[in-house]
Amino acid sequence: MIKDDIADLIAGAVKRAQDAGDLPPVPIPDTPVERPQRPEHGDYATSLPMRLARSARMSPLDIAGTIAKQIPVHGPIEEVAVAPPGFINFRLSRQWLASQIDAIISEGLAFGNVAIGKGQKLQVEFVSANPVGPIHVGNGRGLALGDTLSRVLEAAGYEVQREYLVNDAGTQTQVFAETLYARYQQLFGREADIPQGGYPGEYVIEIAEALKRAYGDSLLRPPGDSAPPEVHDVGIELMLADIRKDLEAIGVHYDNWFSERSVYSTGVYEKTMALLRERGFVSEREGAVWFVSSSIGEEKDNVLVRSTGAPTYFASDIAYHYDKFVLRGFDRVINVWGADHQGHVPRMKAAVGALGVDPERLTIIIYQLVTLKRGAELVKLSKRAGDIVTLRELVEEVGADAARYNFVGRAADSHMDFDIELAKAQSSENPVYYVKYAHARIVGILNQAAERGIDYAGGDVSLLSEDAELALIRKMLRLPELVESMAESLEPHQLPYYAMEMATAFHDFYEKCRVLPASDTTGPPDPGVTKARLKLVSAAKVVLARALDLMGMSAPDRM
RNA sequence: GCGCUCGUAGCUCAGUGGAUAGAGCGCAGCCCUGCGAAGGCUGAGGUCGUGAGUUCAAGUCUCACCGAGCGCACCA
Repeated sequence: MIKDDIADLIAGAVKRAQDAGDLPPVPIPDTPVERPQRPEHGDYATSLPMRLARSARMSPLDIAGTIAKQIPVHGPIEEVAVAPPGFINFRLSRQWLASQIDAIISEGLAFGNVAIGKGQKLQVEFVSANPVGPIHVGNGRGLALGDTLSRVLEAAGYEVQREYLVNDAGTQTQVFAETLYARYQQLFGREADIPQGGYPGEYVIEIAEALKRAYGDSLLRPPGDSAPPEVHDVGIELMLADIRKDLEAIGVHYDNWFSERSVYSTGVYEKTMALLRERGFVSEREGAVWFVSSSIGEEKDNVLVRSTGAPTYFASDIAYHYDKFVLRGFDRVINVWGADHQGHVPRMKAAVGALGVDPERLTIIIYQLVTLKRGAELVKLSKRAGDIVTLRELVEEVGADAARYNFVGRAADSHMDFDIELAKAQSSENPVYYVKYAHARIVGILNQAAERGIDYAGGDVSLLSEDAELALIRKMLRLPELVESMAESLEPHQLPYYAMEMATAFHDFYEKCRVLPASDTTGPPDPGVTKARLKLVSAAKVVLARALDLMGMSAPDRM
């Protein structure tokens, strides 16, 4: 990337200045290469001189001048300028910028890829909603975040697996099974109440009906008995089938579905507990088995096995992570959790460390919960209260693309207000259509060029020198830098903003620079410029399509 | 009470310690006899929650306070 080349140029210039004795031999911090906010300051800038001022005992401006003098101005670099209070600004040459169009076209949809992952095996586990109800709107945020992050990490050169942990072993699915059984019994005219803390939602009735269709009355037990195990297992299966449809609706695909119960049936749980015991992290008191995390800086110990003999969720989660790191060998694991799980983070990291795995290999991203509103009215999301705004309902209203675009565009840390009414009302004024429209416009132009038989493969991009043309190229070249920074920070929320800026840059170019001649054969621009601009347009198509693809959105040919 | 996160334009949100704080929506105007007006252009709108501190430089880092969300189980 040109940004890295500029960092190298600066580093080389500093070294030459020091060798020449113009700059004292002080240690040089990592060279920051920034993007100036104002275009008149050039394409890139460094504030290194200001950082060196103290140790070098020179004025920032003098340092900037001294370093700038050593930077060769040729090739991609058209101008190196010193600006107060101590910046060095770099401007890229028009020829170099134009030449990047051919590079983008030849890279195609691989444009934007960077090589920082180096093929490391990485797992992203996200949402993993308990199979006791449909995917709700709040889960949408985690889905958009987890899936977009996965796409970004793939673009950054990681081998990524998306995983859904199915919590099919705990008390919640047990309560769900009892709820389902009550509904099932009701279908046969029996008096049966939904258990305390059960799930009153209508969807359970639908699943009960599916159960009845498949099994008739064969699952009925004597009145008063609790649900047979089949109801639990089949109920979860049916619920998961629903969840898969919900995910399908928003275009999220998991590579692996991991059953929590499997850690018990395959011996992973015993193996994990034995390892913890062996490493001295287990003690027994008050009839329970404890994870002695206080010995490694945790505030207090946590229960692994209840006095009833049943393992806690924490215990199975440790076994689950043993499976991820030790058995499946992921180099890095990223868990995307809602803020209601934040308290679980420190002990999970401690537990991974206790297993002998470097806790740095586990990254837990916490996203703040979504506050749902209908206009000014707050909507409570609760499966237990039965008031669920399903994700599918939202997607049917506003479309998968708009839903994803809106969910992914917020930093995970920021609390999110999601107004369902507004999301629906704005659907046609939504920025997402602006971006997609730009792509459709591009396809329209390219189709017309094809109809008119214009072959632009040999177009001379050096004819491009209008500001709007160059601004568009500059915007396109940002994508790889963005992928790199998103993969490092694990924050994909910049993507919608970038897509928006790309669309704006294209629309602006479109207004100012005519691509095809007004009539079929004659009129401005001249044929050479038309071909060059067609190349630019097709490069813009690639970049927009890639940006949309990274968000899991479609790039339509027409709207 | 303790911990995590947040507080930026009317609303929803961006803003890798750097140069004059931005976008979308909304609001007030203007622009199609030409490649898609789902577009373009102009304007109004800000004590970056408050107060201290660190720094050559703070919306960004530290501390305190105020306000909001979420945690603090032998639930998951």
